[in-house]
Amino acid sequence: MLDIQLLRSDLEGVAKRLAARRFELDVARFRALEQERKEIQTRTQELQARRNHTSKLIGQAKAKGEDAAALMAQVSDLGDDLKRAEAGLEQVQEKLQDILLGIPNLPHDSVPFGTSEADNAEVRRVGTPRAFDFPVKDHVDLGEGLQMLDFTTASKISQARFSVMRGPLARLHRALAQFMLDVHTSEHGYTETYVPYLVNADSMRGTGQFPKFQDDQFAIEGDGLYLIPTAEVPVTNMVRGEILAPEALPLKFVAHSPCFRREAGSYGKDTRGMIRQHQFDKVEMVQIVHPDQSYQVLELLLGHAEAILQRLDLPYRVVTLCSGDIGFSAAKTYDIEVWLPGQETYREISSCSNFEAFQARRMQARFRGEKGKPELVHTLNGSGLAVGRTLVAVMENYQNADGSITVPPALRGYMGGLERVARTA
RNA sequence: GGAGAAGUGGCAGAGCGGUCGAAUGCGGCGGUCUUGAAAACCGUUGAAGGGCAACCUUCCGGGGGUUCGAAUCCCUCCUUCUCCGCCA
Repeated sequence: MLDIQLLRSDLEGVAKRLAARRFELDVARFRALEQERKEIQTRTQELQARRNHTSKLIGQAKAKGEDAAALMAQVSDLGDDLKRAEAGLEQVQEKLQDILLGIPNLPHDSVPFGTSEADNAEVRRVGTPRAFDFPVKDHVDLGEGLQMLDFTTASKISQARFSVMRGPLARLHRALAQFMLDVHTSEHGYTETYVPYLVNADSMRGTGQFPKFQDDQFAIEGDGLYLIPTAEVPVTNMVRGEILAPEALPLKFVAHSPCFRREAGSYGKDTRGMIRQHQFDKVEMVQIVHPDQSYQVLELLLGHAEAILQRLDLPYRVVTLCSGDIGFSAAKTYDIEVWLPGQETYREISSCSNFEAFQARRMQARFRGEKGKPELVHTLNGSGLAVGRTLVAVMENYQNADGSITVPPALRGYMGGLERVARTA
């Protein structure tokens, strides 16, 4: 959510910056509502002041044992006018709030202008894609060949876009999550957290999923709860409504969780394999920081995610999302894309974003600033990494001619020393 | 699931129809004292919004109601605690 003061003071400027991310702000409507709000608010407050004043006089009169009937008559006809004014004010403020909740974040100055994914700016490439001397398979052929990855059974027990893993491959999936958590907690200073996978609407609103992306979420009918699309939601919302001590910052949390996404509107995309699933695991890093620090922290956070890929020796590149491709709540986002031999392309495996005060304002997450006044914190998060996609990357990059998969050295301790995942039967 | 108790400012904790945005303590900030610090003492200290200066409005778990007037009364929901039941 943007600061309404900013909209009041520089509406045109905000509209211009939002246009860069392909959002059209209805300037005229906002202006009209603000005008209306001002009038109704002034009138309402005048009526309230009159009521308060007269009521106080009634109290004083009664305390002295005087007759207050005249005063009471004076104020009794205020009631209806006041009620109408208050209701009107509430209505306008709700409309303004709705508009505000639907406005995306302003892109940071360092974000390149662009209209689509094609305009994202490559920052660096790390590692060289391996040269294969045999025809490469994608993870689906590899997994099914090993009889350890099964989409048919998954769709029987649930529906499309789910998967079943078995044996060493399931363990490799678990090993990846463990490895990531261990690196982030022991080397990058994050506190491991375990959080609810079902959250309420306030939390969804806090991080920006609601109201705009309600259709993308799985809802538990009747309970007012929603399956989390990322651990970002429960973890970031831990500080919702809090006023933190300045010395508590930065807060660094890491959580491993399943993520649930309806993938509405991506019906034709990535239908094969486990690239795009309704359920996937992710290790998520979240930082709650002082506003002055957030852009330095974004670089650090990105480095923490990259460290995982480096330790697994997977080739990747980093891109800065352009203004047209950046997410709703983010001011700046780096994507990390891992090389997938099966697709001969780089695919997103992590997204690291600075939300500045956008989420903090929705959540009212603050800290006591230098002058003793509460100030909004900045929030950031990054995948570190998407576990399912990392598994895909490991399978495809570490495949052998016989269809087996070499276990990356960094993971062998988590696999009981196993060096190769091969078909057993 | 059943019975009871409670939810007040950063924290603890009074208030239970009128002058209460709210006593008191702790914490925070400023000052006196001190070479410095601690202690002691004095002062100050909630948030949001409107004019943006005086001032005004709103907020005592959320929502609704009664009243000229509600932190205080009523309804409802949520949360926490205690006891019983059930369960991994």
